[in-house]
Amino acid sequence: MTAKRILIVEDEKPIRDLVAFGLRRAGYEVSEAEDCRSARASLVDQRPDLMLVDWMLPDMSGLELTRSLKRDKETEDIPVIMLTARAEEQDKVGGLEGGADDYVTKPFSPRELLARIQAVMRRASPAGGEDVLEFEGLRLDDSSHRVSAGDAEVALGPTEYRLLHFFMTHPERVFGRGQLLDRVWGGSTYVEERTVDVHIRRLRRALEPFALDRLVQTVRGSGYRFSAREG
Amino acid sequence: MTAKRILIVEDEKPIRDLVAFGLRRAGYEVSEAEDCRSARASLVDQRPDLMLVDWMLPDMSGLELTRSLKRDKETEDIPVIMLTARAEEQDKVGGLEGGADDYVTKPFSPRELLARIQAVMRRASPAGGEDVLEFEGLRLDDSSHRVSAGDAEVALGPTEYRLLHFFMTHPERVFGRGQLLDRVWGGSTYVEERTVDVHIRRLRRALEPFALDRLVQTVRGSGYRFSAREG
DNA sequence: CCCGGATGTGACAGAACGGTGACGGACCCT
DNA sequence: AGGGTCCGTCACCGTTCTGTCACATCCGGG
Repeated sequence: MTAKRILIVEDEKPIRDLVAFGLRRAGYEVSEAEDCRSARASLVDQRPDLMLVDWMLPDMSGLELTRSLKRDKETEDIPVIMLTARAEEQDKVGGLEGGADDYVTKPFSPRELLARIQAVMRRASPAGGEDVLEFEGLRLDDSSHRVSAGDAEVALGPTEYRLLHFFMTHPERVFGRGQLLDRVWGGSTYVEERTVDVHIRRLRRALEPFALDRLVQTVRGSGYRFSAREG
Repeated sequence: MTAKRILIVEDEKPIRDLVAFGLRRAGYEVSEAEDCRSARASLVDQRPDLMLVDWMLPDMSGLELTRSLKRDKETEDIPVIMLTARAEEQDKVGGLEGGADDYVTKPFSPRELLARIQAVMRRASPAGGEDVLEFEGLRLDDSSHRVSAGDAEVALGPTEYRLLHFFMTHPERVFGRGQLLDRVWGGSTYVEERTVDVHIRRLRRALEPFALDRLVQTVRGSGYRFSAREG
């Protein structure tokens, strides 16, 4: 596997340099941006595997940047770690709610940062590299974000897509609603667990025309399972 | 779902009280310990779903407690959140490396603490690879939550599943009804002991079609045993 | 062989659980 | 602003599960 790419978005040069230095030494490929505009530019040609985003930026708050990234299909699954100087929980929780995968409070040590980065990356890439997943005639092409059954297109909302993607990369295994929230919605969301049911329902409905809703199975008292075998 | 149990290990009473109060108000069932020794005692009878462990404790550092918990099979998957005084990040990373699932820096707000707790609980038990139990042609795959005999699926209710799982991990041993209630139903439930009989019956009935009900044996006057040998 | 306590078993009512449609709000595109 | 999409929550409902009871049955001791 090639070196992981990390994009740092931070306006204060000393900090940026320090972090970049530490990360390069740890074997990452690092690019830098000092505001949101140039960050977006960098995103186009070098799709980073992870982003470090400062809270305070000259043109736009890092929180907003993160939010907009998480809204875009193209960038939504780039993990983001927020860097914040403010210690108030208000900001912390806000950062998490904004879609950041984690946050680190300044001042931080390189060691802590590295630990966070590794943790977030691990969480973000559960299975290896296949771009096209296939299962019982159901095809999911991750590069084009398309799902098809036979030769018909399956229309899915963003959440249903992520849910199906997660299931297809983790078949034959039961996941509790909480685990699904953690791994499909993202570790830092808090929504009702029953919300999962609703999205399961939506996914099933989308698969119904192809009689593939049977793949999404309920395990009463435990959660859901994606499997070809009936059960 | 029954209320989640949280064990607080913290020597400073004011803080402990405050946290306990907040958590109870949030609907958790809270027990408290002021040092590692009594924490261990509490672990025995009330298996908590999550622990909050202070960094500095009178008898032993919270880090060590966490480490030792994570080394023990019996307790390794109880999530731990460390509480640390506004200290060096060195400690933070140490806390994570020691096996803690997260940490919160004092002073912290109830909101932050709750957010962390929920996140950690959701993440709990992402356990790794295969864990398949096999016994006399009876297979129980815990990760997919399936039970099969030969190539046929065995249909079990949640409680029967847990019961069988417990038996298969503790074969050749007699358990009294009380012990089974403790370990299968969970320490803090109150039900009649005869309830066990009924579920034993249900489990046996499910295994009957495969002539495997013989594995669930009655030991008159003592309880039940899961064993291949007759008698 | 009979008795008494222990266990097996079917039935049942209430609780728990999951399925589902609807709704209002946030956001996006025009 | 208007229409559309998606999302999270809720309320309601049928189904499944659970704990308990009552009665049948079994077993060992006297």
